[in-house]
Amino acid sequence: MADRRIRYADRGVTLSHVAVAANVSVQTASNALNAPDRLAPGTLKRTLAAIESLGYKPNRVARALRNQSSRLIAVKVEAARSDRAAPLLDQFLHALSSCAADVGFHLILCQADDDRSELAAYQELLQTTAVDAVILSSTHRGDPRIAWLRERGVAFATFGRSWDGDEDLAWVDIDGKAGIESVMGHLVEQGHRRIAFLGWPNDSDVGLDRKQGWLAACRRHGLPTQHLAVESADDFDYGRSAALRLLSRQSPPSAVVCTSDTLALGAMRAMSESGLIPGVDVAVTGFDASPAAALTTPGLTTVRQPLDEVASELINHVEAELSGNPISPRHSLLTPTLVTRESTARQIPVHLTDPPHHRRSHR
Amino acid sequence: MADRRIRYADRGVTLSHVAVAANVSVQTASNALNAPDRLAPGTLKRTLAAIESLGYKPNRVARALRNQSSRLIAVKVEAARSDRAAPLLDQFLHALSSCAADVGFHLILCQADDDRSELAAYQELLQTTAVDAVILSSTHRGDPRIAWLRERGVAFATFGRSWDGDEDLAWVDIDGKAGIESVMGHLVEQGHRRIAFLGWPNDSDVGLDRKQGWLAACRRHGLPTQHLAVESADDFDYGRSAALRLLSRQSPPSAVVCTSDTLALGAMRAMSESGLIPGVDVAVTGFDASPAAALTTPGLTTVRQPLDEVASELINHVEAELSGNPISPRHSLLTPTLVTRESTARQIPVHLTDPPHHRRSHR
DNA sequence: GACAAGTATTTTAACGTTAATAGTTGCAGC
DNA sequence: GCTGCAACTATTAACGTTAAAATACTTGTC
Repeated sequence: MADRRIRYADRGVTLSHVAVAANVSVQTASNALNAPDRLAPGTLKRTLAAIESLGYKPNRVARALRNQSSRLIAVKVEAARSDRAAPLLDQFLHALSSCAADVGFHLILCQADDDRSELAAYQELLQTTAVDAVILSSTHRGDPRIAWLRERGVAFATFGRSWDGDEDLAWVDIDGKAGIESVMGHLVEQGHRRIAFLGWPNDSDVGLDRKQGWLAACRRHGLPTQHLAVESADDFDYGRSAALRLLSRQSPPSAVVCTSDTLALGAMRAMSESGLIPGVDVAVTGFDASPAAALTTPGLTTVRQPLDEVASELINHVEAELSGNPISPRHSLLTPTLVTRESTARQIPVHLTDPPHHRRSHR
Repeated sequence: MADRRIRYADRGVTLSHVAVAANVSVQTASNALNAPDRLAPGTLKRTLAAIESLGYKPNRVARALRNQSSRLIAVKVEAARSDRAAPLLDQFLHALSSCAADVGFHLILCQADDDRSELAAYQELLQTTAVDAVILSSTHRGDPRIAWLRERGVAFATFGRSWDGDEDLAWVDIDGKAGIESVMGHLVEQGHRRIAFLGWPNDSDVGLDRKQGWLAACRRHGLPTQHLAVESADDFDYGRSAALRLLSRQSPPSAVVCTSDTLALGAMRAMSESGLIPGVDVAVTGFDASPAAALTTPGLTTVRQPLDEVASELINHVEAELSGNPISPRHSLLTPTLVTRESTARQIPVHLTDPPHHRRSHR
């Protein structure tokens, strides 16, 4: 019990210790850090030396109480679903945390299963001065969270654009259209002409954005689109069955472009089951550059989001907002990069346009 | 600028507002929440009603300053490596965060690339009362972090056992040996006799623990082990080449048990390249139940760690420690569960013991 | 040598909470 | 009616910091 009361090494060092050591007042010690120009050179030097030798670190909590600002940023963590490929969250959190640390912020996690409970969590954290700002992910049309945070004057930035044309929102997003267009460019270069699109249902704005990339590329290169687009929720099994539908068409595609790695991996499963070898008989591509895409066989061609950049811009936004001089431009659309792997390795001979032949189905 | 000064809805509600509303002193209002038995029934009711109607929430920061306890727990996030399959972190963080919330704690992330900078980060957070406790992951032999936290009397618990026989450490870990043994049981049932082990180098205690499972099962079932164990760092490409070595042996194994999903996925790649179909010609298993294992084709048989349980026990430990009555037993070894998928689907006919034949190598 | 005009430093008060203690009230007992 | 004692409630002080106001100390000027 007794040792439970022991204080952490330098935990007890406060400004008043520094003040005594440097023979100045507490306020002067404080000024040495916060307004050094107010001190006479000699005093400053003496005080800083005391701070240094005592290992003084300002108490975050006291500072937070006094300044009404905790330098903590709330981020939501979602339950990872095992039927989805993309825990970008991992990398994203690391990047965010790292950028935050650079400007003296820390991340505090909050956990919620829907928009409403997410707001309740923010409410609690904000109301109790526990956090200064919020980072939102996966914004959607008519997102109640945005309105809610706005209303309360909370500093926040979103990973995901404003789908309601809110020009003043601080957002960072990935240009999904451009990402898919680069995938399409790569496939066309490999000689593909019938390129299918396996995407999310039309109620997803992110999904539509990516689909625009497919449509635009098809238009530009004069490729067919009819009967080549299918929809599926972002789920491995749904992706698999949607891909089976595509592959059983009269004139099946030679490549399938997918809105996510999850769907692409489902499509690869469908191909295997149809006796087709992904990357040889049919090309497949995903989106997100999840670990699964790199480690599956054949490796999945996909699109990598520049998460470090996203994180850094988000932190810049909230930091600027909190210090009172918001950044312009309010948003940036970052271009993801194509990652080519074996799933699109095979070059299609120019004279070949007929559908791939079905091979023996194993098992 | 002006609207930047607006306060969040109920942010301004403090105990003194409650006190005025209920016509009691501030301290009585505080007691209504912290020591309700001290109030006369009427006063209590009146005060609670005021708290309710004003939407008062105690200010975490003020409370932290007064109580010298922030109810924040530090957790480290590592940079996710794209050549590794297992960002369990994602699920783990969610589980932790959720359990923490149940007892009024929140998680604060800190980010560090080695043990030393990790300690520096804790140092800073502890010293400034920013956190009350720490959750450590991936402990290793002679872990400096454990000694460091001990020394300072910090409350902490570890995901990963005490490898130095420290009986008093509060840890939760996964029984890797048992996990691999259940994999082995499954493979033996399928008729496998020559089962190889693709594991981490011997300097990893976690790796050795899992390897023990293989050795024990081989002994129990009278299976050969000679020339059947190879080592590789936890990396897809290393796993791939180690598996190639195994497969090119004179009498190759009919199954490859791996220490991680990453290695198993590397092994699957190696099999494909050798013209072997995983799950048909050679069985493969992994460990961790990462998303990639579920989504690759064929699906990878693996071992799932009960992360929810791990999280809950860890939080219980630190919570108990902070409130002064540490939990006994100090540690628990949780048994992971086998997840069978197509990579071990094929039953080996009893009379067959000869090595799998090499099929045509595609591409 | 007195006095304005700075500059350097200290004092005061406050952020919101709560443990410890002090104070008030009502009521039984002498 | 006064004392003693519950049973409540209020006051004080402190957690560590910092903005603002107050004070002390320089320096320069005539």
